[in-house]
Amino acid sequence: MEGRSAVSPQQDGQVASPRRAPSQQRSRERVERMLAAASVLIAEQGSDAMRMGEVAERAGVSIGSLYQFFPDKRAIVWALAERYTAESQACIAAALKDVGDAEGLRQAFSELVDIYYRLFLAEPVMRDIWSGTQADKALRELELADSRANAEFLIAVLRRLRPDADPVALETTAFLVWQMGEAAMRLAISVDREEGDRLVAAYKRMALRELLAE
Amino acid sequence: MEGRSAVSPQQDGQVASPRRAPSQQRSRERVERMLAAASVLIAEQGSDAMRMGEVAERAGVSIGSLYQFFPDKRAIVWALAERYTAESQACIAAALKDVGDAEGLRQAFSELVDIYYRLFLAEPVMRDIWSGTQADKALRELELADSRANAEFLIAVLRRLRPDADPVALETTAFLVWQMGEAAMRLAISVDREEGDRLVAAYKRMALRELLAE
DNA sequence: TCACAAACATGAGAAATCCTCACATTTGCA
DNA sequence: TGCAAATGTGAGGATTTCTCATGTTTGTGA
Repeated sequence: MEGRSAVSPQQDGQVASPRRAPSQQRSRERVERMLAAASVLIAEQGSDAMRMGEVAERAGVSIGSLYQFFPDKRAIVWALAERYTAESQACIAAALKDVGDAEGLRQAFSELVDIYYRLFLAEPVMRDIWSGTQADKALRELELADSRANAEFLIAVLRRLRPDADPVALETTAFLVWQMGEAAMRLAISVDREEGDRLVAAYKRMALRELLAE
Repeated sequence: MEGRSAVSPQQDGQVASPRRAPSQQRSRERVERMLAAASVLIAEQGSDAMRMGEVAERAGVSIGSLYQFFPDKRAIVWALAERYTAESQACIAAALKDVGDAEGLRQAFSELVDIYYRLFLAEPVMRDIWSGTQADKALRELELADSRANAEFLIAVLRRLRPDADPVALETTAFLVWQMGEAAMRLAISVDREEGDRLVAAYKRMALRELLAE
């Protein structure tokens, strides 16, 4: 999980200018310090507000050194994200490795979700990196308000169809179903059309099962 | 849906400097042109690459006029997003208004999802605004790859538990369940803790039902 | 041990972009 | 018609990312 090669994500098909991978002990330590500094700053103010100069200063290196190992600002965020995903993947693989029956899956999955949830709650950096809808708070709030409003329409229907159900549970279900729908759409449009169609169909089935037959 | 007040989202508790709402016919038309120009540019290159100078030029106004009605760059994106949500909310309300029974819900919901899906596919601006995980392509790809890798572990388990199920369906289910989990987490951490816990629990139930008893 | 190439370090400043502001023009109204 | 409010303008201030010419350190082969 350590010592992976120099970071160089790309964007828009533009290949980021190549950067050197640290080969000496000294520079490897410095790169660690840079990432640690970035991590602190992201936790404090978000990756958008993180300034390259501040990262360099906090890491005790010059701005030039920063750019020696990271082609641009996003590369730093990307490097941190990559570590998190690598760590969590290992964790997930371990948890699911020895599942043998349905009950085992139920337990393993449940624990996994709890771990992920706690991780998200505890790690501001993860929260920032995967925060969806940009780091833009105004947009995120608009999206949330929209989801709630839309869920409200669903709740009204559900209350009519199942007047004896727990209102709070209905609300939770409707909100979740709606938000997941948006996630499913986003996923569907970022894969090829055929798989996208399958995913949307699967979501529909899943959501309706939940809405109708709780 | 037209003629709403001047746009001023805020960020980080910082109140964006107030901007005038267009009160004359002339300026209302100009604001429309600004939004139209922004829309074109976002569709072409994404909101991140959109330049304020370009928006002004394309709208045939000066950069100063742009800032007369929008406090900053994000406000333009926000204004477009707000229109989309208002439109889709009206559409959703209409579709769910007269649902009377389970079959009606099934139909209405199914149609709604189709409409949304087509909208996402057809509207690059919507895609860009709600693209999740920032406009950063590298991050989005990392997230996708991560989700696929994680789904793979789930698929392995499912194949063992249900060897006679359709492999493609299993893959779709696992991928979707995983991606929705991340969506559920993001949602859970952006509401208060109590509701977050409920949402995570509901997701767990939903996912397990899907994974175990398809 | 020494010389030398490759790796590493530095920070002034080039380039790009957002946004402001002082001033000019137009509009609506008494 | 005259005036205040609304609107329009664009040069340039402020900020930030990233480059590059130059200097320093490290490892290595003779």
